[in-house]
Amino acid sequence: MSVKAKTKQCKSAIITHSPCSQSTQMEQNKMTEQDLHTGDNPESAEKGGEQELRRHRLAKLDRIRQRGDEPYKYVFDRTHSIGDARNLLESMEKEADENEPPAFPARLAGRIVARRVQGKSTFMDIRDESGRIQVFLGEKQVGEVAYEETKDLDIGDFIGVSGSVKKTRRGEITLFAEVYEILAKSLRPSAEKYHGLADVEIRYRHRFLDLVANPEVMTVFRKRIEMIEVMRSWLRSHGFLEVETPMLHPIPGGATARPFITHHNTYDSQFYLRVAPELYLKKLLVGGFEKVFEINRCFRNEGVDGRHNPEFTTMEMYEAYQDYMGLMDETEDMLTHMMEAIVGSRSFVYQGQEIEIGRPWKRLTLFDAIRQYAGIDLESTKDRDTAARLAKSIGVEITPDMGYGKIVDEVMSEKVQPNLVQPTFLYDYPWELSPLAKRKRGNPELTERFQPFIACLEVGNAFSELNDPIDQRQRFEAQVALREAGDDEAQYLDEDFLTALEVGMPPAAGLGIGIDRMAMIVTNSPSIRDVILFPQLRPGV
RNA sequence: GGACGGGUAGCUCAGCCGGUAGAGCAUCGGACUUUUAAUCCGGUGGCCGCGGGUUCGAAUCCCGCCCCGUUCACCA
Repeated sequence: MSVKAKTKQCKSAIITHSPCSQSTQMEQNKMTEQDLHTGDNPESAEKGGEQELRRHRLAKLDRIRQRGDEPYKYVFDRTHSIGDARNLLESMEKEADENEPPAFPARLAGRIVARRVQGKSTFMDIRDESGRIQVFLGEKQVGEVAYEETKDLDIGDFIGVSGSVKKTRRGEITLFAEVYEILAKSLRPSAEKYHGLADVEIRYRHRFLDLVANPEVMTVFRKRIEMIEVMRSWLRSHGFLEVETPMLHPIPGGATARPFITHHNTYDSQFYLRVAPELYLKKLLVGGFEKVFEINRCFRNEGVDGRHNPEFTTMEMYEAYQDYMGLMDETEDMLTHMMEAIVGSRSFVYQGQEIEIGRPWKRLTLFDAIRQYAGIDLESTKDRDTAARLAKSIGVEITPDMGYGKIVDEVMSEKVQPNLVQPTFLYDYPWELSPLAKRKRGNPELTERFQPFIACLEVGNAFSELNDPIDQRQRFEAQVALREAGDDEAQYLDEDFLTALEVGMPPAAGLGIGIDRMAMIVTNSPSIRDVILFPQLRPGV
């Protein structure tokens, strides 16, 4: 499906019907009629299914205007949403006696999603955000002229209808129309009424078509929105303040990731779209905030697939005087809360896997998990080459440029993560993997870090925040060395952040949660693109 | 970037061991005053993703390219 071609077509169609000529409206309409019947107008003579469907609708638009009606209204005063109207009738039914079937007057509005014409009566289904209702239009009820004019309505149009809400003989809740008016004309054909819109490329590139054709898509996004609300209210009720920090970073920081580069004209400077808000949020702890969080976008210039979108949403929270174990308890509470609130029970299915939201979650050190699931011991093996040999022995591919930390990470992703179906925390990671985490008490080779996993998806990352400015500088320098050795994902040395740590940051724990991945899990969506309204696809085409 | 699958009417899909491009829905015309995937009759609608090649003849076979999906690689 070529978007460009579509645009072109629609432009030429607009030109055909452009009111810029000196002809009167009447003449234009005549021309349109002529187009329809003879097809000999040179500009619109071209056939083509989509063009023709469009011309039919433009002709209807002309007719509506010709009779002095406005096909794009300004307001419509509804008495009820469709959902409210349905609920009201149902509650009236419970109290009504059998001889007097309940009914009440209403003015409803919505998009026409189905039409069944039977000579002098017509049934339509209209839909608003709250639901769908059948509308009955009878020639006797609305009048001959108005009934004739329903022929200028199409699926996709918005209409407003006044009448009486009651059930038909067959028991369908129906708005029996007395008066109707068009509120907005649709010029494009609708998707197939039974199968909906299945082409994922169109669904992702033109989400509005997806939402119109596949109403269940909206429930996915409603769940996402609600999940974020539950998270936000959990955080607020635990004393966290929501803040906003920059998207434009002079130095990308807070995560090992490749950034997007942009440019500011007035400053004539290079900026990076943020890869993580971490360093700014910690600066707030330095400044005296004790519990802060931010729910916002991060941007990473990396591979795109079913679990990675170039821009994605994270929640990051920082809590002074807390450590990673305390934060682990809080994370468990918050995520359990979120999942239960959205799925409505203690268990649910994600892509065929039964997930139990029992508490407490399983907690394993990273090295215990590797021993348990990969059958090798990388903890007592500090030597890089020995670790590489062990990893290879269980079929994990190891390249010469991988250091000890990277090897551990690789074994974890390959051999451990696929087993983490039930909510699980892994904790205590090698220091090489975590340049912003505090060293573990009693074991400087490790950091106090944990990650929650659900349905084999990594949904977060947390640690006791490194607040020793000397250690932090050394970690940054190690990253810079990696960068100079060619690792373009290694982190930068951020002098301003080090200055902040030197001013003094209280002991603190911090957590990041991948909102999109959580949304995938609670909506049983296989792809991240199913939970992002407008996912990034390759432009153009 | 590699492998595999896909791209045919506005939508959902057949056709793919070469021989005039199909169905259902939508749309247009006709019948029809309680349908709800309404029904019945008749019509319109196609650069078969794009570009080359093979062939008397290509939606179909071959090559290249574009886009989408899955997966691996990469990556939190």
